[in-house]
Amino acid sequence: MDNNHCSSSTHNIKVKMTNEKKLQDSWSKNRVFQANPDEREKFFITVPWPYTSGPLHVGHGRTFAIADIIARYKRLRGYNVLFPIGFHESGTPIGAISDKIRKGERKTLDLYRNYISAYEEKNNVNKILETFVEPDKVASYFADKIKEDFTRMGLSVDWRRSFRSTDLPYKRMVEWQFRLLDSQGKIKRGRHTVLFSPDDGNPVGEDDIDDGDTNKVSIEDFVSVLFKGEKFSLAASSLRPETVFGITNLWVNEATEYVFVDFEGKKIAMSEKAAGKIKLQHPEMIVTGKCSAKEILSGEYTIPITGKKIHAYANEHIDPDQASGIVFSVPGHSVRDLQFGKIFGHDLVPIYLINVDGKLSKADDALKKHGDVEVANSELYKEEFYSGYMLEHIPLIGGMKVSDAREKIKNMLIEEKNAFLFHETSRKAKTRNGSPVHVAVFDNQWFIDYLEPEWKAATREAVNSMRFTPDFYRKNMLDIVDWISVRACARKRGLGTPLPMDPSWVIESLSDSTIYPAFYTISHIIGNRELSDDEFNYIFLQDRANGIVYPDYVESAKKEFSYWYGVDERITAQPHLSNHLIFYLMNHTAIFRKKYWPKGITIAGTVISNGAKISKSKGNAVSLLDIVNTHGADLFRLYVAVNSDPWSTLDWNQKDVEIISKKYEELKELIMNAANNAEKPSGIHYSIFASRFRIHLRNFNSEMERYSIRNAYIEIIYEIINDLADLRNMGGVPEIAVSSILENWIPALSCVMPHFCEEIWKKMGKNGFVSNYEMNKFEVMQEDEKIVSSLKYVKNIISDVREIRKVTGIIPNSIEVIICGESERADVEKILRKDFNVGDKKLISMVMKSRGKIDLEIDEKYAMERMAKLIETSLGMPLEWRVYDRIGDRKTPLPGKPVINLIGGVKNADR
RNA sequence: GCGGAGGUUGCCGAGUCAGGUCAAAGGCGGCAGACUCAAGAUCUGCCUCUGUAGGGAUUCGCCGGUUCGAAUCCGGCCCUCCGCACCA
Repeated sequence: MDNNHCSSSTHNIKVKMTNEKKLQDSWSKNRVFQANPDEREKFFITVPWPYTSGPLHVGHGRTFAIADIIARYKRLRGYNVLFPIGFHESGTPIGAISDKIRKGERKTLDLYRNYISAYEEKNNVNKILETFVEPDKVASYFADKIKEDFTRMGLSVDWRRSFRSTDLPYKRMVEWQFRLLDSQGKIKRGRHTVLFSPDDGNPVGEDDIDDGDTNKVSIEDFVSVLFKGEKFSLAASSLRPETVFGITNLWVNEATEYVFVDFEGKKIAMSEKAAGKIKLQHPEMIVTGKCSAKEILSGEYTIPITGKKIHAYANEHIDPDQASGIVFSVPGHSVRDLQFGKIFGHDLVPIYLINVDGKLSKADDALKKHGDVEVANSELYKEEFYSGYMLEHIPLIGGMKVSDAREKIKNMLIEEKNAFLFHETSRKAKTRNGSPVHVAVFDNQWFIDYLEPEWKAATREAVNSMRFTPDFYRKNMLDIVDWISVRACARKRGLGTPLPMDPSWVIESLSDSTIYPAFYTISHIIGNRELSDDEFNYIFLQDRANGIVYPDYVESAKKEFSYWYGVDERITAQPHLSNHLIFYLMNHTAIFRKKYWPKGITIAGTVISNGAKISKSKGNAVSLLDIVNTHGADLFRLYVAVNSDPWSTLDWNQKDVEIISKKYEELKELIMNAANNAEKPSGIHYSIFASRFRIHLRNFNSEMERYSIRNAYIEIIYEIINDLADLRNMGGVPEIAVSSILENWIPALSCVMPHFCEEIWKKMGKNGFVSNYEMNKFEVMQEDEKIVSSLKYVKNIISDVREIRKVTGIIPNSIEVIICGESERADVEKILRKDFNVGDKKLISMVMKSRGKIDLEIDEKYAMERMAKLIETSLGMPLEWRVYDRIGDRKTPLPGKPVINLIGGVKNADR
């Protein structure tokens, strides 16, 4: 499996790979992570449940590893920690996968055969694949496998509480939730546009669209304006209806098939393709006959509102497959139209309508400025939209902001039946099986109306009172609260819970997963029972219906809920901010009492692979299973912990894997040897090491409280390894030093490398599991700070000696250190207080000059008495030190800045 | 455009909230030395420039300001990345 750390060293004793599976079994057998209410303070941590359409990748692994490291840390600090995981099966993608497998689609079959092969014996693969024609089988297969993967990662999860979003007891809760929201007046119906596949007869999502994940498709609202001719009208489309006052002509593509369509009893012309699409938005618009481009080109047309008469010109660049396939031309404000005029030899006189920053905005100028037609066009569009004003003389909209003018003209034209909306995709899109994607309009779409001001106010209150890591996301979230409007909450297909108000709809998959963490608190108690609304009201809202005696399981569910709820920390990825997390927060504030509102959110950064963004289409997704198989869970977790803080980008790459893997092997070997060591440490270097360790441990704790996992583990791993290097230079033996700190070190390390630490814990003869060990309250001793600052002082002397040696080229026989005496010290203090009444006047200028270097805190005598030997060992030469004598010494030491003399020796000829 | 984050010494990446102890952690990489027949691994030192005594000069996107003192505070500018929806 793995040969990359086996080959790394030849003489090093190879530490055998920890049998992680064995330890996981033992945790599970002993119910180490099953959490039940008790007298301790609780800590409830969650991660959004994984979607069960396939195996997990490194990104999931990271988020869950972060959550687990925090969960384990909190246990260490004495909290009763609940970390549950369920599975999300709602939504359309799983069904789509089954469809494709049923249809025998090659790509999907290969992909899923591949996925299954990672878990199964060769001859079982096809058998399992065949069952995937049932969506439920896909979901349950991957739910099981994901659970296995998580277990293999060493996650400290209470699996008793796991459930799936398609389980009946949970669906009952979703129904309860929606009836409750409905009774609060938050559920509405209305008009809604969706991306739609006419071939499949279904709305399509990002996952259904070819390249949908990398090249997003959005919906643009064209306005198709009717230009009245003698026999019929033309529907000419634009995103900029406010420019009707600047129209000079119409563009028509001669090579295109045009048709007549009936609109409100009027005969209107549009491209044949357009007629096909508009049916999805206006089913009443029926094709009534063919129409030739020639016919269109021969007519004269009237611009609505202005009444001006214009002509249509031929232009083969007009795309018949965009909106109505006829375009109105505004050469004053469209660089494209301006160019077309030149190309086709029409002398179009631009009419200017818009000021930007008090200056007339002209397509001509934009073209000169940007050079490229397309760039100039889109720059002009943005500029005019965001900072443009209509010129004062224009009727109806004179002086208005362009964005407001656009709304006004659009609404007016539509009201007067002189235009209709033509929704179009932002780019040409196909589904993954090649059917076209168009825009359809649903008239009776169900919504959750998030606009209600009191609801938003409550959510703002929640956001302000909770913890965000990193904190800047709080502001981000407040903006999202302002921005959220209505959310389509049901769809016509996919797995999930039927909408209780109208079971022909299925509740949309993000909307069914907003308050589900509450269900973790009771799922193991209620089992397969389907609770009534009444019982949910009692458990979650403490709302007792008159005279009802609830069964025991309801009573104990209520107790569990009130002990555990409020989610203390939710770890999730950044893209969830404006969808899942806002619904999560809003639904909690709508349903629960304040004390049960969420208390913390940590936003995990993106995971990239070898410096590149991970995407399905690039095929650079790394499977979590592969990683754990190859490197083991502990190494993966260490990588996650040490390579970046939770909220920054994590790059998963081979080079860093190797570096960390090497460090990890060294660390394991060191600890193994230390665990076997029987020798007691004695000597100053060991007490220095112990003092430094206590300080590292204190810093570790304070970093972990902030979830700065990276800093915490640099402090508790790398810093200690560096300390050991110092220790060795001072003549100490690392194993002996380490053996004295294992009792506290192993628990701290166990959050990231639980398997190895659990094994060592046992080897150390400890009872119980390090995984639920409660770390002693320990304190950094006063002495520790003193020792560490002394060490810093001594190290400064060492580097000063080196520097003098380097600069002078002298290689001395010995070193003399003269430290500041009590009376000079008192004088220095006086001088620093601006009291210049001191005996030695030359001290004044010295002190003022090197103010920054003076350290009044350090006890130099203490340091030299204990650590002078260390200087000798490090420099490899004898040292003498004494206190300054005013009569005999030429140079004067300052506090924290001793005089160093190199004694004897020769000048290095090389210099 | 709106909103958010960021630009640090060869590279990655801390430090910026709480200004001095910051020529600036750590890692990678490079150079030199120790060990070794050799290579690798490991260890030690060095890696802005400069200096025959621990010093000096110039650096933290650019320009200006506040301050005895700015990578850190304030103002302006340039550049990069992310989100802007009904998709899990």
